[in-house]
Amino acid sequence: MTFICRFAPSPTGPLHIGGVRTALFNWLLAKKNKGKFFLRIEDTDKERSKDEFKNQIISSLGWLGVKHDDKEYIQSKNINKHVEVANELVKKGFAYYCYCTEKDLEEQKTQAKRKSLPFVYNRKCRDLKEKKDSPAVLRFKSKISGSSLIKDLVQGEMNVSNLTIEDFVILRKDKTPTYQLSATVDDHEMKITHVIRGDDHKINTFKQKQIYDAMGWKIPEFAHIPLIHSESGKKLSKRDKASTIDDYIKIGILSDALRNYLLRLGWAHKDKEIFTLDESIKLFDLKGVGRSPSKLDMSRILSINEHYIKHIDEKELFKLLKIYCKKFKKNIDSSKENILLKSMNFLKNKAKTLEDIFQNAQYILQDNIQVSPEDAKLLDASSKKIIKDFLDEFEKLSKTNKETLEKIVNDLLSKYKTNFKGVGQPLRIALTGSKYGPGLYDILLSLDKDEIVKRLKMIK
RNA sequence: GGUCCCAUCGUCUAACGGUUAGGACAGAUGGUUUUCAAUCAUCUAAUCGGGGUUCGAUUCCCCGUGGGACCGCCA
Repeated sequence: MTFICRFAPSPTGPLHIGGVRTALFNWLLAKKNKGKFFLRIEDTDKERSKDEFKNQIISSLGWLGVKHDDKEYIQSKNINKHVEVANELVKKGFAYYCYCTEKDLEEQKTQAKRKSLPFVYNRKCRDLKEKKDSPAVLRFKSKISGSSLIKDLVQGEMNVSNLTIEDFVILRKDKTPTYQLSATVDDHEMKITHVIRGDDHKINTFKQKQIYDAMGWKIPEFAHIPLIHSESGKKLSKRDKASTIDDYIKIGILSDALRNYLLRLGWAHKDKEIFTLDESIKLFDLKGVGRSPSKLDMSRILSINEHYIKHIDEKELFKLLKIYCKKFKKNIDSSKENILLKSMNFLKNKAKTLEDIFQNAQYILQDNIQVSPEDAKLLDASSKKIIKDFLDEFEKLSKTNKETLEKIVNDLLSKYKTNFKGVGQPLRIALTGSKYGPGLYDILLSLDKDEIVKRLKMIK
């Protein structure tokens, strides 16, 4: 059996992390089964659909490595077909025109509320014999007796009484198709075999199933995955903080790390936490998807990111840093590239994100060291004397390496009868502008000799 | 209000009906260290409540409670 999966977002806002995970799961299932993964842009809401969001969706998924097969499908291009199907449904007696106004519907709703009935359209126009001239929407004639059963790959058997499914609109007053129709027709046309989507779509499945049945089409397999909740415990929305991919890119999260985090959100494989791309394709399955919603946890994202920062190839990491700086900070000067690359091995040890690395590398990137007033206080007379002594010896050095540097420092330790901090701190402040930073020898060995001399001479 | 779904440490989760209920993140403590980190070791911490079924229930069933989703001419 071939697997054809899809992800079908609407370009009405930036794609958030929940959608990204849905896309990832679809993609994984397709890859695992050597099938296809399509991206379909559901832009039938002309008012709210924006090209800008379409591009954001495509680039977000691309960044994560979730690449779709073929060119993306644009739903609005297939509208004629959707309408055609709508007309066929009318012909077959599965759809009818409804002339109720918004006011009517409003009224019906308050009535229903009062009587504790479901807020569904009351099917007032369902059995209207003659056609009127006034504007109408086309509604699907839902079943009103019995119940419907859908076997869901994650939820198990879902059973719903048909009476609770309303006669939903499939064609708007302006004759344009709605989601229920378009999505169903497109899924059928694209020969989608598996639909993984958020469980907020569960009721839609029952509506769509009726269209499939009415048209005599084969219904795909469905898997409704639980939603991702924000810290507040509610369905994640585009308005939540740190909800889009861009939010994570901006703070320097690696795509592998985010992919890994998302994979483990709602899915597990034994005790395994870290999955390479290949492993996730091989190991992913719908059986491992749970049925309860999960919360976003920033500290966990950071922790996984830290893991990837420490484990990927340093050249690769440097490349990512360069891209990151160019986009969000400032271009790394080519004269600094070598020294930065050489320093990745220790810079990365103190970093959870690319932004952290950037911060830790400030002493390399900045030519003029600014000592904060607070740290400047630590540079008292004796500290300055130590710096001066160090400088004298350092300038005499013919060969700069860990041993020769250590000798200077050790001599100072005994001369001033102090501990390492007594020597290390003033030097670190003079060289980096901060009392926090990389190990002293890492700093000393990463900077050019002239630069070190220059910086130390600044301290008077 | 109606319909549906969910419930294991704070969080993500593991556990053929039989485990001292496991792992990871976070947190705490200690060791190491050159500051901040990192690292190593140790610790704290959970089966929502009540009934069944069963020799035995985190697991199956019912009720309650709590949380969530949906109820658009949005998708």
